[in-house]
Amino acid sequence: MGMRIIAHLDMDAFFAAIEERDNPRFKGRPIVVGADPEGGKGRGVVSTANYAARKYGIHSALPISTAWRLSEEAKKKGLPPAVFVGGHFGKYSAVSEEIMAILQKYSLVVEPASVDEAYLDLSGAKNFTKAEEICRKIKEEIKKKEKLTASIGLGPNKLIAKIASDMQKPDGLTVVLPEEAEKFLEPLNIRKIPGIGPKTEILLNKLGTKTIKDLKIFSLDKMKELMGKWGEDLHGKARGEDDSPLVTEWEAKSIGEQETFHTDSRDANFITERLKKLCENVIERLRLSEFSAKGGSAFGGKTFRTISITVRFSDFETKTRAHTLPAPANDETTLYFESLKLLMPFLDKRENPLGKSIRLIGAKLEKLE
DNA sequence: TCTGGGGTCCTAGGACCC
DNA sequence: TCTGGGGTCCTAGGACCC
Repeated sequence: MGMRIIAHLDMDAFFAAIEERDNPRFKGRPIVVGADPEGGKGRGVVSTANYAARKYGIHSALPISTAWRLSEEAKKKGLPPAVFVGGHFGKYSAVSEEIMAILQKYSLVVEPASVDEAYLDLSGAKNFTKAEEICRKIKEEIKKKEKLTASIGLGPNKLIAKIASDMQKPDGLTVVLPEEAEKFLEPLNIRKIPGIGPKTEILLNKLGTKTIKDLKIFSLDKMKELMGKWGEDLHGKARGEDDSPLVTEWEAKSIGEQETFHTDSRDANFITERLKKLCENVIERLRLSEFSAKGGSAFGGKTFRTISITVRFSDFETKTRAHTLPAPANDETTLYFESLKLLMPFLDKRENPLGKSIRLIGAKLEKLE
């Protein structure tokens, strides 16, 4: 394989930007898409905050109750309070599909990495100057057709493209030439590398590692010793190396749903009713997935062989239990029966000797065929 | 501050088989 | 008595991503 030219496109504050676009009265205001704040008592988190809301310290994954407080504090200072929106996820995925369709016109190799991100292989452009020009056109077309902005990173592989797309948000375009890649990474915090999260950051910080340059002092063997297989990958990534291919086709390996209760519960009737509802929804999604799956539908559709449940107690302790069937199944009765069998011990002394109340339950199908 | 919901991938131990 | 080696499947938990 010769030199690759890879772009990573990342929509700016995607959900919040769509809400702002479609609700003229939100124009210019801080917007928070996420759970119902319930006047500061809500249990969920922020899904997306637009840039105006970020000025108040509101960001993705922040507890919605904290976001509410930050908005109230801003209000006291005479600033506009945030608009809290529940989210219209059907609409967001429809917009996502339109954007993916635009990208397909510029490259045959597109990997939709999430609802608001995609990788494109632009190697066909032959050089970075021409690839950069294509990226400008993509940004313009998205702006014109969707009234939304995107940030793009262009680099010799997915790793560099992804990190570059984040450098000049919003509405950015960042190009990193292959010969610049290693120097581009060096001053960056290790957290910029996808896959290094809070835990790995703490581990590496303890070893005196803050920047990607620092990371390079560890040999391949040392990285392996510290972090196993992932460490070996990371050794290459710190040097800007990444030969992972774009994945254009994708099939779900699991389908699951979980629910955090409005208030924690010990009520077996209530909890089993909610489990039933989760099972219904999950089976419905299994059925729907047949239409999109390539290998599916013609002969009888999708099946599952493993059922797993999740229980989270009020103290956030989280347990999972799984059961694999001797033969594949596809029906709600089997799912509900088996998941109930897995759940029951959590409703009595067997798996809940302290009688803790339950915060969340989930049901999931695995080993899909 | 008090922690959603949808996923993926990895690890480690035990069972089981040849 | 002193205990192989490899492979696969299953389960539970954890880190991480958007």
